[in-house]
Amino acid sequence: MEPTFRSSCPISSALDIMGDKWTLLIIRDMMFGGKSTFKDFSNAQEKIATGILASRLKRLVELSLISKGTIPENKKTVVYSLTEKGIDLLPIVVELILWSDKQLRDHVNQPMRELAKNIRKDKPKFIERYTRKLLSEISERHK
Amino acid sequence: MEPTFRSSCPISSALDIMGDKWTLLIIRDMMFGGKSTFKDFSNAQEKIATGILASRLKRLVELSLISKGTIPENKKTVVYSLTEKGIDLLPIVVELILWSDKQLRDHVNQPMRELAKNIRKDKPKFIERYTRKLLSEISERHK
DNA sequence: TATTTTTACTTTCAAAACAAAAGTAATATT
DNA sequence: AATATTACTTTTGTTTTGAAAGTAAAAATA
Repeated sequence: MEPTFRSSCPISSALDIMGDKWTLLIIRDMMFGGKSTFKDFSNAQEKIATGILASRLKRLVELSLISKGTIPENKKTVVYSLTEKGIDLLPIVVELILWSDKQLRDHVNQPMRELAKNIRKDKPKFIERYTRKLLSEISERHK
Repeated sequence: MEPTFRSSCPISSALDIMGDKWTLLIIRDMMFGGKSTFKDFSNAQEKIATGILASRLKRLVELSLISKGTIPENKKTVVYSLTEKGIDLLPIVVELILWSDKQLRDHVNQPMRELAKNIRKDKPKFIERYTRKLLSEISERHK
């Protein structure tokens, strides 16, 4: 599934996909919070409504930014995981963190400020390592 | 003016500010399109409605991501320009470009693909140079 | 100088998206 | 067997959006 792109500008197209208040928060929770189930996401501190959560998860799956699966030991639990396309969002998320850390610093919580500080020590290295970590997590699952 | 932040997470807070389909497009047009007037923005290829444009410009000014001014030779024309806080969005915009160039490549227009290629040659250098360029443009204006 | 055009909006209104709450069906736990 | 949990869907009211038309002041043109 493709969204209807407003134009062929890459910025505009990226926003057609992630230009809302919730999509990247779900990605955040998968990247940094180890979250993977509907319940996990619905417990996020920002209190996403279940209807919106369901629609976003569906869309993310359709866009192949995440995939939907099950676990062998439990038939009820649905697990979502990042795809490579989703993991590739890491640099964007990182820049959002850095911008907020710099421009809204008084408002950002301390653990996240620490993370930002860490990222700044060597940004390319951080991205590379963390990407590898996320990729290894999904390749684990396919064994 | 501050938006009402949903949490103290920097990602969430960044999205409280720029998590919509239009805000970063206005920034884009200022950064890469040399646009500065209401009419300029309203001519964008994505066809923003004037009501939404007006509300976004107002919000961006309140948030100090852009500033509102006039020019000496004309009393009617209102010119908007990026502030440092707004210029600092460049790395985010750059990562949006790179993500789309990689993940939506068939859809992205050629000039933008060229830009992406260029950025990739040396990303930190590009950001540094382009930031300096944008900063010099605004310091020009204050002479 | 009078008229037209332009600029920067505001207003209106229907449609779409969102938020909060409650409901449901299948599965899992006690 | 009864209860609880998970992953949603549905409903309903509110907010936001999008398209279009309208307005006031300034500027360009006749």
